[in-house]
Amino acid sequence: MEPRLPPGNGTGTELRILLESLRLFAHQGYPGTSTRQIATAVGIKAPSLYEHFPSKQHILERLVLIGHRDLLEALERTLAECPPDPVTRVRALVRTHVLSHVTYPLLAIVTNDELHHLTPERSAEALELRRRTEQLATEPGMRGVRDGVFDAAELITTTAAISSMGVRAPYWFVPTPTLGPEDLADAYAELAIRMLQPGST
Amino acid sequence: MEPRLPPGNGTGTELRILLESLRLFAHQGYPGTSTRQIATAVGIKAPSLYEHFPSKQHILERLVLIGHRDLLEALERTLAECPPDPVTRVRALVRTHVLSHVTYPLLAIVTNDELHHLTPERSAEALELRRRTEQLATEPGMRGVRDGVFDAAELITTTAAISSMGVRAPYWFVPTPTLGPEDLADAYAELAIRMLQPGST
DNA sequence: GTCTATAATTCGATAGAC
DNA sequence: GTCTATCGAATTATAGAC
Repeated sequence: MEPRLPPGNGTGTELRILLESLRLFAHQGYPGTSTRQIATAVGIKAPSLYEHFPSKQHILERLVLIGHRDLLEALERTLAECPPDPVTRVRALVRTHVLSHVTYPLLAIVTNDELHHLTPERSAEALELRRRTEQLATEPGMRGVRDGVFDAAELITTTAAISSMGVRAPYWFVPTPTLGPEDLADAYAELAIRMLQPGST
Repeated sequence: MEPRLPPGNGTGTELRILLESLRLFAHQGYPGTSTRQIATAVGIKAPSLYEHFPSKQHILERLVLIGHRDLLEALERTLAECPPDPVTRVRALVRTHVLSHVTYPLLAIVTNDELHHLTPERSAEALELRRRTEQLATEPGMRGVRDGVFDAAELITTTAAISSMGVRAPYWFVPTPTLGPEDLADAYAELAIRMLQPGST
């Protein structure tokens, strides 16, 4: 799979370092990837990396920040343009969550799986972004329950389940002519609503 | 978190090596864990490990096999004791899937996340177990659609979503007095049925 | 079955030339 | 900004004593 990053995150050699690191970290993990591997993939020698990043950890830090920022900003834009009724908001939220994860699948994987390899000092900012993202993402569900639109007696488990769908998507989803990213996002949004609403059984 | 393994998977020092490796692999990943760390956690020196396992990879191989076998056998037992109607079978399947994942959370994490660090030769058996597990787990859903009990026009995405709930559970679930493993399993089984059945909307 | 000692390699990172 | 050369430490694994 060719690595991708949201626009506006570097140019030239710096960007290529980020892209190849993204690909290698996603497939081999952060500790399993050497600076020599990254350099070879970029087409330079290992010491040249340190002209663009102070250390291997700083590369991971950048990727993790890009991933967390991209998701948070996408969710913020979604909610800002969305009418207030909880069903519409949850649908839009799930759609954006899924689309963000499958549009940049390697970034989502690295952001989620490799964050804990950062020192506390360098993961603090990402963790704060994650906290705000979770707060944003859970609010429409809570409002829906308060308004009586959603019947979820155990909103926490249902919220976790809905989130899990999107988080796992990058690990298996491969777009096909009959099931593209938008189709998956629509399908998962529909499933989320079914989960939150009382069944007919 | 204290590491746990299903009964009957070793004794004495060999078992302690497996348990400490499980804990370390889950938290730091396979490449991020050194044989010295494992040995220190067990209370021996690194070379003594090789009296019990031929290499570090063989430790991971054992853990991954234990994880895949435990899930497959649990699902087989569940289906064997289950009446034929699809709703009951899917409920039971999801319950067992979730319970297996939250009963041995570190094992589930290592089994899923670190499998790819094995050479193809040593991961072949685990991959075969996984293939059979997926076949087993998807059959009741397919049968339900064929019988007209489930409305899932896109069974593949729904099956992936249901599986994602259980796979992600070990990463966040902490049992509490009001939400134990059985409660989570029941809740997720109910969500699975809601996903598979047509909503009232 | 555990130890000390060590081999052989690889790691992240730096020095200094160009 | 890239290179060659290299440092110091850490890696997996082995040899051989007890």
